[in-house]
Amino acid sequence: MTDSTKNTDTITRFAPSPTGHLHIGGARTALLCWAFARKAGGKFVLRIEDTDQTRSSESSMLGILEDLAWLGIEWDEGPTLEYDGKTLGGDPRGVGPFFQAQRLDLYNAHIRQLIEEGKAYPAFESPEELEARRKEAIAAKTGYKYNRAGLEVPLADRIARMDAGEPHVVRLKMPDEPITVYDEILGEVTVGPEEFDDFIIRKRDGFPTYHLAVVVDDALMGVTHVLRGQEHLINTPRHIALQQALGFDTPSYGHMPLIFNPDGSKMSKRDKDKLAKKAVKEQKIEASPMDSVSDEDFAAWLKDKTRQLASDDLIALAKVLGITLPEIDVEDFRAAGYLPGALNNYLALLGWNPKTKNEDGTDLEHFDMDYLASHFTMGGMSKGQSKFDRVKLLSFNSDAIVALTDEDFAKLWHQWAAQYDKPLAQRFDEAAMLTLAPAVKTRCKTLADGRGVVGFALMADGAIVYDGKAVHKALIKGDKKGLELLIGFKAVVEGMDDFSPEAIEAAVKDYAESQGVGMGKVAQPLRVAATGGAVSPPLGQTLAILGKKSVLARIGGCEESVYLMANKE
RNA sequence: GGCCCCAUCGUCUAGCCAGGUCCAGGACACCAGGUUUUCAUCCUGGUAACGCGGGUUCAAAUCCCGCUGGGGUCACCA
Repeated sequence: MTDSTKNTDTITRFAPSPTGHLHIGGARTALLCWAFARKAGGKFVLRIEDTDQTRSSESSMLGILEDLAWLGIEWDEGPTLEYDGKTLGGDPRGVGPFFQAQRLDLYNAHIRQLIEEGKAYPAFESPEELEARRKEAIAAKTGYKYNRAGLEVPLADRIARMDAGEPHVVRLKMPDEPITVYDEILGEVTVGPEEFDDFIIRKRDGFPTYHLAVVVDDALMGVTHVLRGQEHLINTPRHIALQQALGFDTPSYGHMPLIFNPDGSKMSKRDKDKLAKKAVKEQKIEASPMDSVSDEDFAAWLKDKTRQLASDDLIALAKVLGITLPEIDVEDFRAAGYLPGALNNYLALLGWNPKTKNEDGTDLEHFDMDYLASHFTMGGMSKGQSKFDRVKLLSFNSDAIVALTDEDFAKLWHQWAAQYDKPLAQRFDEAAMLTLAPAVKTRCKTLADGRGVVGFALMADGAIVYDGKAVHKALIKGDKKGLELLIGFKAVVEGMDDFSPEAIEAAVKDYAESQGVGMGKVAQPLRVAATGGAVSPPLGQTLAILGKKSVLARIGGCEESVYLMANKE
């Protein structure tokens, strides 16, 4: 066998099952596993748990790799991925492959060993038979437990029947004594033997179950520390029993608290589906509004709570409904314009605390990946479950955006738009976004919000809709009418050669002084004329981004609009 | 339901392990002011929590027990 278990370097792993997108909870697990390994100067391994043949897919796997890379959670060993000029993953120690479906021989060798040592045994009951017994037990209100009937068949017969190809599963003979988990986060947890039955380690289809695969792989890959969600706590005694049966060392465990929605419900991919169904019912939509989904399928989906729409269809539907789906997967947050740094920061802080003060006495909450990698400890983890607060995350993202240099902001914003908002990327190139940066940065909490800030510039000059209230207040009301000042300023614009934000600001200031009015008396009419409303970035930037021609056109359009309104009255 | 984990402002949390310096600190949100040509940013101030009941102790947010509440888990899923 291998001696990789003797490796004393710290090794952590993240082992997702490729059955969907990377969930935000999974991302936190990965992040903290990564941080723990970095802090210890060890290695972080990525392994793909694809033993469920019916649910695993390669596209899911690729998506997960991509999401991890985007977050900056770089794995040292595992499937390889080229990202941003770097190669992630690889197998320098020769402990791969990192796909469990490719490791069947390894699992089978260990299972065979257990059977021959009498520590595990084939069992031949059919799933239906067991299901029936389980139902009986539930009806009789007694707890169900496998009755070890498989053990009644003599060992030699069992092996002979198994080798002859008779359908069977393999079960581990659980020890008859309590098992204690020494958890780095929760402390000691002891569970009695009555809580466990002889669980299955190899399925009828010949694939190992999660329990067997995880124990064998962790041991063979030299994993020293297992950080995972608390839902696995009760599995740990099973894993310890398996390690003991196989003669493996038991790694250190740390079971992290789970993340929930603000209403206390479990954060799940279904949340998106649920919201969509609710909206469809509220809006009384009966026929499928999507080409890709037939009316029949749509009706069936609507009726069946357990049925879920494909991700792309859901996105299309949300657009039709005019609703925003809750972000659940890493990909959702990326599309919504979150920065990986802010997401990591928030995620790390949800359950972990650096317990450090800033110089001004406030708690340290904002930190980057380098900080995490050099300060993370399991002792800083809280034990209790926490709720995912999107508002606070939004605030973190907003802070991260403001902290960006204008150059970085323009770059990231343009990259984001190229992928998620093509019209925006076409209207503004990176250089234009750089001009916009100072104005947009403080006005958007996500990159996607940026569109709202510059929305006025995306409309055709003739398509501006003038807000009646704003027009009245800025242009019609008052002694010195805004409209007159606006028309007067038009001439100033016509004479301008330099149409930079600074030049515009200066021109507005001079003009206001010459007219003996405050800045606001000139600025607001201009703002309304240029954007249709009373709210926009600083005037210089607003006008500069439109350009002189467009500004003149809009002032003209505004005049007309005001006359029309006046005639109506 | 059995077993297991958990419990400080609305939310995330510091303080708890080594009881007094805590009529409980920070952040987000919220409210009120201020700066600003609009909005936003920014600045100042404010509201707001130790789940309940018993112990132990001179002294409990901190230690012990019970209750209540939340969560996990009881698959040939992971």
